[in-house]
Amino acid sequence: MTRGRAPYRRTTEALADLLDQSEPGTVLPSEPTLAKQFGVSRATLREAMRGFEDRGLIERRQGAGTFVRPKVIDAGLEELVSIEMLAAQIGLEVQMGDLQLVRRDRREEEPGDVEVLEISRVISADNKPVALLVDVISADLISTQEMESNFRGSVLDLLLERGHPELDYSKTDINAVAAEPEVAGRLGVERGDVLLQLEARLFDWEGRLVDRSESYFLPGVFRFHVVRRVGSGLV
Amino acid sequence: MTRGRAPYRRTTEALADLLDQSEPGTVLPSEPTLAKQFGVSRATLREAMRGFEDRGLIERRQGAGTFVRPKVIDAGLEELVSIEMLAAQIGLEVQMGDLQLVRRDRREEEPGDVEVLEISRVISADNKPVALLVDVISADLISTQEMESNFRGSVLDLLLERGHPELDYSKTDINAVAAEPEVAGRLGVERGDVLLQLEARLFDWEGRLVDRSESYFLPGVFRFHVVRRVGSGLV
DNA sequence: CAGTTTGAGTTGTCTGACAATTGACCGCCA
DNA sequence: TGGCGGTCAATTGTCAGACAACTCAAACTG
Repeated sequence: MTRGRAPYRRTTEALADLLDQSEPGTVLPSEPTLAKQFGVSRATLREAMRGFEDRGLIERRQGAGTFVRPKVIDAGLEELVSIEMLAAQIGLEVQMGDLQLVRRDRREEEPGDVEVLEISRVISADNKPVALLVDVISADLISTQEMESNFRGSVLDLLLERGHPELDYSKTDINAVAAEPEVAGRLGVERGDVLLQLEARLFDWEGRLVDRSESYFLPGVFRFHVVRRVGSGLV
Repeated sequence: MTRGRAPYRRTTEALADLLDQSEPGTVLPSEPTLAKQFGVSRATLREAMRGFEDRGLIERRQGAGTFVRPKVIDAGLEELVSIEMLAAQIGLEVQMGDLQLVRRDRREEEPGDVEVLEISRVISADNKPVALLVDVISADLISTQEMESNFRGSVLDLLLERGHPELDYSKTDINAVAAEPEVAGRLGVERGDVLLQLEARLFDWEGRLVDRSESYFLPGVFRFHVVRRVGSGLV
């Protein structure tokens, strides 16, 4: 176990690994044992375990032990990852095309102060369009040359890589829409065809709106899902 | 503060209340103070706070204090609540109509052993249909008379109220679909119109499939969203 | 006045302890 | 023999207290 400074972080990672290798239904080593094994105190270990319990990954029974619960959480919508990453996870190869960059004045409900960059492109798999992505981001945040040298299809990945601004979460609205003419044209479908639309607002750690994006997906290629837990009732 | 036995639970609830009343950006009382106020040890308090920190509701800075982060989590998809509850939360009054009960043999991918109950109904707001809900549940789990006396539109609420089986989570797929003839007919829309479809499988604490439901929503009435957090990276 | 030091206050982690609960083991008795 | 109840070690739940690491502002110094 790495002995660097960050006991809680280390512990969650070690626990995640351990659970990854454990069959559902099996019993974990006792807390004192695990704490010693991870090189942290029982208090720190328990903080980490509580998190896993809240997510339904383990079940703890006083007097009996800690049990590994059946696996469920494969990559759902709850973690913020780019479409490209998501595709990679399921072994799908995608290409970016039809990239359009527009620098224009900021509108209502959009990030930034004065000027924004509107980045739109079509994602294809097997040379057939599967998604249209449109990002609007403050022009201060991204230079044209950075776009040219580093952009490989995902604004999210680009921002995450360079680490600034510090991204926190995205609030994503889910809709079903009929394809409007322009969208239909770029995706190669009929006007009025059914599309799944995700409308996301991405915030940084200070709560500032960083990016506003609209994504249109052809039904069937990507499957999005959410794991919904019965009322922890918090907030 | 209630002094019953369940310190951790009590603490999360007290914290949720406290955060509810706190303005974003303000500093919470120190941990020793809060622990005393809630009547629990600092260790227990910290277990609870860690959960709120992981959800991005508070930010803790060593040496400085604990700060209330900007509010975001209004009713998203991550908590499993019935459509009726969701409607009530946003102050929308809905009615159930066009109830159809069918008892038939179980099919592949459906819950139960032999026979299932298929419960379908239309949810309306202002006398206009807004959603079609179809649940399939093992016939063992729900008697016809229980349906007649207790069913008020939500299978989920009915199961939650009686407390058995112990529900845990639901895995919900999200799709955009074109209305098929039967669905279109019951919702009073044209065949081929755009609908948002949620396809949910509800599991109990033992990991058994309890209910399988399909929901069709007219766009615009309900807004579904998800809060997606940047990689905690766990599991 | 600028820069430095000090110190009180806060979160991060650890140690050791005890209470509550579980489940297997063992002896007793019908 | 077979059931029954008590015993007891193991495990999780919670607690109290301590110290380390860090922050920030006030006091101090040149």
